[in-house]
Amino acid sequence: MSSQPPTPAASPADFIRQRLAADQAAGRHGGAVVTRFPPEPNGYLHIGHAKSICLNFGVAEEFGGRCFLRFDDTNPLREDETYVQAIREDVAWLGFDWGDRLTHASDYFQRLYDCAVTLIRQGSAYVDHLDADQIREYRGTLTAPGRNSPFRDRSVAENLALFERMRRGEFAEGECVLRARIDMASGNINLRDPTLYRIRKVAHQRTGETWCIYPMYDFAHTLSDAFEGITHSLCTLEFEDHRPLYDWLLDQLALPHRPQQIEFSRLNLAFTVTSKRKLNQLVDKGIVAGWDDPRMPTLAGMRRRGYPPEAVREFIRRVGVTKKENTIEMGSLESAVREHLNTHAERRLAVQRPLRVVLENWPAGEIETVTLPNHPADAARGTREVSFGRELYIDADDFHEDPPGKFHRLKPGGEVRLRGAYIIRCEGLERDASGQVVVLRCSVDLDTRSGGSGAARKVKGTIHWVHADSAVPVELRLYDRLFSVADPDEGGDYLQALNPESLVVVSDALAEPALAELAPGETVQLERSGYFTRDARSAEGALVLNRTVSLRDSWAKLEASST
RNA sequence: UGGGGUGUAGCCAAGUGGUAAGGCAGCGGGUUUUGAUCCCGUCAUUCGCAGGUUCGAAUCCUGCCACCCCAGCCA
Repeated sequence: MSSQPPTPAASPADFIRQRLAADQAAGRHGGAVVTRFPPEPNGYLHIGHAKSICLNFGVAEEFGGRCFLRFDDTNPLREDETYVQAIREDVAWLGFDWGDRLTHASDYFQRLYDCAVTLIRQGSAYVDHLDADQIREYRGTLTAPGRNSPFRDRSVAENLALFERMRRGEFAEGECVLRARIDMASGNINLRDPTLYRIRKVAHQRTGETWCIYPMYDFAHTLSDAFEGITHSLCTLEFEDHRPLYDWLLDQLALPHRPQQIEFSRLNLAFTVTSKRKLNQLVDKGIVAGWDDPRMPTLAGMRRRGYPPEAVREFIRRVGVTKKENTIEMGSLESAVREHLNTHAERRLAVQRPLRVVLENWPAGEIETVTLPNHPADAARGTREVSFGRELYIDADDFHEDPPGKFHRLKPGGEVRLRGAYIIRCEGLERDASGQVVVLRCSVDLDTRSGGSGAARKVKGTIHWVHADSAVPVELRLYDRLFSVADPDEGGDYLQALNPESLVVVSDALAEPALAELAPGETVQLERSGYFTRDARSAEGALVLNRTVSLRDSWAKLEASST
């Protein structure tokens, strides 16, 4: 081969990857890279989680390391094992494999307890009988230091005995907690004797009644990282000021591994919300049809919408990883989706608002077959056959009685090509009682059949169509952004910012017959319209297509700017 | 009068003292039987602001400004 293969400029590594590379080069952690994605099983994963998943699993792949899928299940009040299954599906859908590294923080409850005892023995933790309100009071404020709890100086023996009694269930919920003994005057509130264990007399989804004391996030998370030999604990910015506590715990307990926490900014998407609480509310209030409603920024929603996982990963790659607050435009996500679908989705024809067309010079009863390519740029995708005859339907948008300038579609006396078939001319029209145009009387130029002798004749526009005899009814669900403003929280109440047109159902569209064979979850491009996925949740026989994303539409832009 | 962070184009983002990558969006043009795709071109005399150091500063120093996070027995 004489020609040089193109070497695409590798995208520069983000600050985390640079740091991993430096650590590896310096032989830190024995050159290992071990990460983890630690969701709490209390909700569905969304686009923000995708960033974390891609980072943690991606970096493990790139550096020859491993990544754990660890469920952070330390609060039995809010968590449920049913979320575990959904989360596993979502991570797998995105294309990542945790192998045998699926763990739960609850796997470590005994070791965690042992570590707590060690802390107590060292005088670094104590049982506090202040109640929640008092603890808050004693904690001080952002600008004023806290005060020591009167129970702070209990003896090691007393603390050991008390903690043992906590474990045995001898205290009521809220009666006491185990706290780290650090510094009530610290400027960092996380260091003002944070709570390590609280009493919860409820069954845990995995450990049942074994425990009635449960570890708090900082304690369980830090130590789980250490237990699993995590080298780099990647988390979002809001945990930045927890890092001193993370390090304090590691300092106190001489564990074989010492992970380091590195923080990055979370992903925010314009025109949407990604807090579990708000997403939950959208579902509970029936504003959307569920967690997997195609308008939801959840992975389940995007999957049902037809977003290819490869496109989501590409989008995440483009967005990068930094410590800067950011709000990514929807267009960036949609661009990645279109890019993937443009090369992977086969083309089909369907008409959204059918307008009847009668070809006056086409013999009644005569039916031809036209052959359409499945992909304009990839002959290997093959072709399909569609019938063609005297009565057709075109999209109402493709006809204009008195069109604005530069309108390339059909108008009275005008010509247009029917995709893959003939050039037709509009000779006349019929109206209903209300004056609405209901039938277009057209003539067809028989020489211009695609592939035929006169096919080269140029006309301004090409439009899509379906044959009246063979078209199949289809329901199209046109999805748009859920909110009508870029920042739904801006005005205080995000529910006021909902986009009333986030879903438009077109129930009387007509499609070429091949669409009836589309498999659930499969995506095609409806030419000149957009990419559509067959809804996977609709009844067996129902032909329901979810619009994944529209095609770019420079005509719409032109039209909008001229008005 | 607390602590921790962040400021490079409309949105992201490289850049680590040698004269502002790339992507998305936009704009102009070409190809096109999808107003799609594709292709070409264009888009920061300037890096939050003001001083300073230096032959040379987005990069170093000083001061200031703006924005974000933290007071759960949530994660």
